[in-house]
Amino acid sequence: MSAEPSPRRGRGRRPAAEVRSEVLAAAGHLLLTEGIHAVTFERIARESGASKTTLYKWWPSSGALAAEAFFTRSEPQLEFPDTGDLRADLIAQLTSFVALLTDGGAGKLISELIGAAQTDPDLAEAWSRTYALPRRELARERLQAAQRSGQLGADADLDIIIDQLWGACYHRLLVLRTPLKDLDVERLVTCALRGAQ
Amino acid sequence: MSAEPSPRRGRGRRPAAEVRSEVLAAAGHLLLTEGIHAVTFERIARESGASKTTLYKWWPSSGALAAEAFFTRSEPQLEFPDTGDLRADLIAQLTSFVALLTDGGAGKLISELIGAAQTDPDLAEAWSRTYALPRRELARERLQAAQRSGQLGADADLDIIIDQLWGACYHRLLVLRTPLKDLDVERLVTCALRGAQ
Amino acid sequence: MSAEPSPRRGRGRRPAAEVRSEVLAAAGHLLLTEGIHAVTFERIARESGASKTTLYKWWPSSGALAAEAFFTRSEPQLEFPDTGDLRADLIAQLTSFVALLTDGGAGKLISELIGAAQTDPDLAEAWSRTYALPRRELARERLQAAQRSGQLGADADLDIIIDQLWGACYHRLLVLRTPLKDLDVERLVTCALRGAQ
Amino acid sequence: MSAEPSPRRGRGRRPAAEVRSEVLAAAGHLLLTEGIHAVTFERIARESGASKTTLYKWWPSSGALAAEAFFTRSEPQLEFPDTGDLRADLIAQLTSFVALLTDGGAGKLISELIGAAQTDPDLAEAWSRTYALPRRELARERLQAAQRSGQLGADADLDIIIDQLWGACYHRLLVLRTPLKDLDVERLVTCALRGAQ
DNA sequence: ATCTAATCGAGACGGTACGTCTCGTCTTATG
DNA sequence: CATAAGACGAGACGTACCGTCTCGATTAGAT
Repeated sequence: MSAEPSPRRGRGRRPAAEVRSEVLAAAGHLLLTEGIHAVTFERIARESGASKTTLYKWWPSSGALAAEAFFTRSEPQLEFPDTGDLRADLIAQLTSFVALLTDGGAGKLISELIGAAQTDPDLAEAWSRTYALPRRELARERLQAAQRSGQLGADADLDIIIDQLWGACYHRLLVLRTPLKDLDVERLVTCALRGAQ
Repeated sequence: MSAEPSPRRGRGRRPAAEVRSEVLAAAGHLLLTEGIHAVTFERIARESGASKTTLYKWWPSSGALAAEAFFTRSEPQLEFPDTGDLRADLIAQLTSFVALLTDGGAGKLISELIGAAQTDPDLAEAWSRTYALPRRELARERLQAAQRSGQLGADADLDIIIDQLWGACYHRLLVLRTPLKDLDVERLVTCALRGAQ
Repeated sequence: MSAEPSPRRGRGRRPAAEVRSEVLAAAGHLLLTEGIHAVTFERIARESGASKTTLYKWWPSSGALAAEAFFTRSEPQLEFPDTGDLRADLIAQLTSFVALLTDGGAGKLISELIGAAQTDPDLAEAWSRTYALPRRELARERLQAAQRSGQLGADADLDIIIDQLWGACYHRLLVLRTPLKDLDVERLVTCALRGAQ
Repeated sequence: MSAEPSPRRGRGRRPAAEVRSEVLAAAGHLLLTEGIHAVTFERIARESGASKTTLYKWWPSSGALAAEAFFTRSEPQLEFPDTGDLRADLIAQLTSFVALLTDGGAGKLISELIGAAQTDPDLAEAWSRTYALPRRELARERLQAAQRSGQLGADADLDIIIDQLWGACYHRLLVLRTPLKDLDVERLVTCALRGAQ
């Protein structure tokens, strides 16, 4: 009995789950080591042992595959803890987000993924559904809780707060391409909350 | 006096200016009608009459060519008028920016360009140098004038204001991909200025 | 049962045999009408409907492709009949060879192919294997039969006879580039046989 | 007064002779070190310091330039000494010819030149005029002298003798591409002279 | 000795082929 | 029948050379 899970048994059929995991592993490895331009159906097929036919059957575009590989690798933290102190919670969230983009080295990955999403509808859909929109929803729920507790005015525009906070980060990451570490997160949160009335 | 500027005299050399303008015209047309993925050296050469050699000599990447074609077509408005009323000026600027991204149809173009810039350093450089950084500088100057006139506190963080205002727009355009027309520009400006103290 | 062998069904795969025959037909046509310099992978792909990828997969160089197209077109006569009269057989062979080079119009083709073979190892190999060496072997066998029947001395150097006879033709064709029709084949054979002892 | 003949004085005009010799030197060097495919107008211009304009003005094709460079480098021995012994003289000539083609390393050069001549009329003309036809004429004169001295029959076909002797060598060099060192020159000459009556 | 006309270098230009890569579709053979 | 293997048409990549051309710098020959 072989310890090797996939002895590469030629042509025939293999369990779907096994194929999927090997495909995602190969795609993730390519994404991390060479960037999104290396994530092509061609190379993933070559390096995962799967056939192109299979890849085209399961993923609508190589970008969508890259996105799924990214989420499989680094399950993004989607919790938004509520310590009761809104300002502290926002600062904690944004600080860890900025840290992810800078220190974690995920900055390049995320900007490449968002960049590719601008011309790949399937990647865009996967990104919005799996990451961007859920994250905004969590933030919105935290802000709504703050409204209920009176830390935030009842008529504050929650979407504007979210756009201001995260948009400021993305602005530097994607548009200006200036270093994110210069961003003063505490002051940013202070301004946003003060402005929200 | 010859009315015909370019009688296409076969092989030899043509004036550089003439070639450049035809190349940029072809690239701009491709960019507008088919999107950035149609802007390849191959097609630009075919449709402009220029040779690939020439294109490679003058532009470092097809993305950089697309950027230059974009700026040549729609000379982006880089003025930032000062009427004395900061809030009105910011609203005017952001409103016309949002209108450009939505009604003008430039939204898709700009998001594709920024998207491609994430993996094309030459395009990124052209975009930052020609558009993003000058625009931020103009905004910063307007805010500094407001500080001098007392409409804005002397210790306000100008970069944060800019990141909040424009970042909010880009956040919806690039990351959330939600409709920009839902963005309440007046309220956004109000929040940002109030928050800046 | 479909009567139409090739309805050009777009992108996917086509039977290899069909592709091969169309490629060789296109290459042969180019070779005959425009010479060996027109036989490029680029043009063959364009005019046969095959893709360059396919051509590079099957043929090591455009010269090798040209050689195969040549042999497919004009299956060269490689028989060497034995009527019992060596002198008559050699004269018949050389006469038809010279006729092929002059009247047949194949002279230019063959000289171009041999010419290109001097810098294209793959073409050289194809030419030697398919044509030159088999032809020499047939001639050698005919001469050996003549040795057994006593028409040729047992210690005659067969390779020298062959080099003298065919070499004389190629000398005029390739090196001197003088008209081949001035060559007196009967006298050439007479001299060679008399000289061979 | 400078001892250096060509201090590369920028753009303007240079003495024709100086340019010519540098061009031929560069072409010869390319021909010897990289083969005839490296002899392009482009590279010769780059490496000789001459401009393409100048090259196109003086040489009809790159092949013709290669031929002239070849003849300039290795002034081919065109003498055909007459010691009074025809057989010895022919053996001497052919032996040195075969040695040139094999040991001298000129075999590859000469076969490449003759090969290129099959599709380059200018190279063919230069080759015939400068080398092939004069050489044949010298051989013919030597054979005529042999006829006068009675060593060769008066009605021998001199062209056939020449075609047989040199053609045998070229046959192996160009057509069969088999090693020339296996050729028994003495026996070849014996056969040719005996056959010539 | 001065001017003028020819000639050179440098290299841009449109064209074409190279050999490689990825794409998305398709066929075949294996299990 | 789902899979692996991979052939196929399409077309972009970046490079090399072709032959034609403009341009400015230089020199040689005529004044």
